[in-house]
Amino acid sequence: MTTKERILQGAHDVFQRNGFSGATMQAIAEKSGVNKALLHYHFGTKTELFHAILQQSFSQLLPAVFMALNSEMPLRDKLRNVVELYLGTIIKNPELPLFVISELQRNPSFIKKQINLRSFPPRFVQQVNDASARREIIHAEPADIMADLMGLCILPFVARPILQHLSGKSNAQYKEFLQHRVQHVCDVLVGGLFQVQR
Amino acid sequence: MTTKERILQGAHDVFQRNGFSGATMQAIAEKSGVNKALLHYHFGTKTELFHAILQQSFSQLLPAVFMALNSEMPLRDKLRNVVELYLGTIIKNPELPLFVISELQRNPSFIKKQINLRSFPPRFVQQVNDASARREIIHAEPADIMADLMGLCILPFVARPILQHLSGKSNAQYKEFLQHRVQHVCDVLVGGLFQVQR
DNA sequence: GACAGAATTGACTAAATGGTTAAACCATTT
DNA sequence: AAATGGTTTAACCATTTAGTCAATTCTGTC
Repeated sequence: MTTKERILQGAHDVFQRNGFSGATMQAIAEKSGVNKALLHYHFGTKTELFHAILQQSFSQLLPAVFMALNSEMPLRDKLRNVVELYLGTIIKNPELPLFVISELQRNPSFIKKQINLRSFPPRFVQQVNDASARREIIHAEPADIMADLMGLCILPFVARPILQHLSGKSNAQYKEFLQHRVQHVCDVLVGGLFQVQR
Repeated sequence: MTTKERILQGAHDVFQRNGFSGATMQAIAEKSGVNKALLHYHFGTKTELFHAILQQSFSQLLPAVFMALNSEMPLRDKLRNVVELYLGTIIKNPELPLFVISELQRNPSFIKKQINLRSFPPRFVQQVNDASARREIIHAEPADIMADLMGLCILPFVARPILQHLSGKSNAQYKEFLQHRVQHVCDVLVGGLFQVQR
């Protein structure tokens, strides 16, 4: 593992836990086991180092989902597929969503400058609009379904402290809860969109 | 408006926009139009002032929802009711959810010490468990439905920058999108939980 | 109007923080 | 083994920041 990678790893940990303002170069240096000046030698400024981390974090979170959303699969299966993929990613890195969301909220310009996703995947948009027009799903637009999907997936992670407290679950129980969530989210999402006529 | 209230107002704005670490006492003083030393005179330390704001913010967000969840209403109507109430609150204060969620994540101990909600409202728990046992809704526990509800509601606010960017909406269009969301969330949530047998 | 206590301020301090720099270190080439 | 160029470090600097304090102003009471 090269020094640069060790620093990126340390920066990732510290930024993710504390956010941009809460993180200090000293803390990152210690976490990485190198001298503070080395951070500047390799990455210039705190902001540049942070942007490297934010970029990397973001690209862990959405691009794979977008690829899946752009596949040929029928909408119903696609949604199940994406939920599994998305939740799988998040379970492996539970602090990722809140980090990305918080920091993008405070660096909105970063989105336009650094993120190369320009719009929802065209095939997904097509499918949703078609299905909505044909009444196969309830009236909805792509942004709705994207919001549903993301919201249902990330909430138990971003709001874990409060949700775990209120449900009185132990850590182990909460982990189990998260496992079951995959199925639950699929059921609610697919079942809520593809409603039978009553 | 008393000085103490002016300070609380300024602190609310600054903390909400920048988080605990990103906020400075100087910025709060300027926003409130008072001398920095006055903040310490009235509130002691930055941490204490912050806790006052976090407490107040949190209590804007959940207690009303919990009261509604504890009413006598049948579950189906109750869910619609709570979604309207919750989304109504958030639309009036769109930065509240992300602020509370981020800061609780970094102050988990705050929940046990300062927040007097100890568990989900008993009537809600009862209803969910009954309905789940009787197969009126899909298999789910209260924490699931709470997570669904919160996730569906808050996502378009906490992830607004990215979602608005990807959907290519103007500010006005996004506002309209948020308006329609109330109906959409109700449909997905109620429709997804109360599924007919197929 | 004098007094007392609370409210408010400007000037200050000590610690922390992002960033710089000159020197030391190390591997590779000649 | 000397030279070279990239890497790493300790010491340092300027600025920012939370917090303090003595002095001043304000407000109500006698």
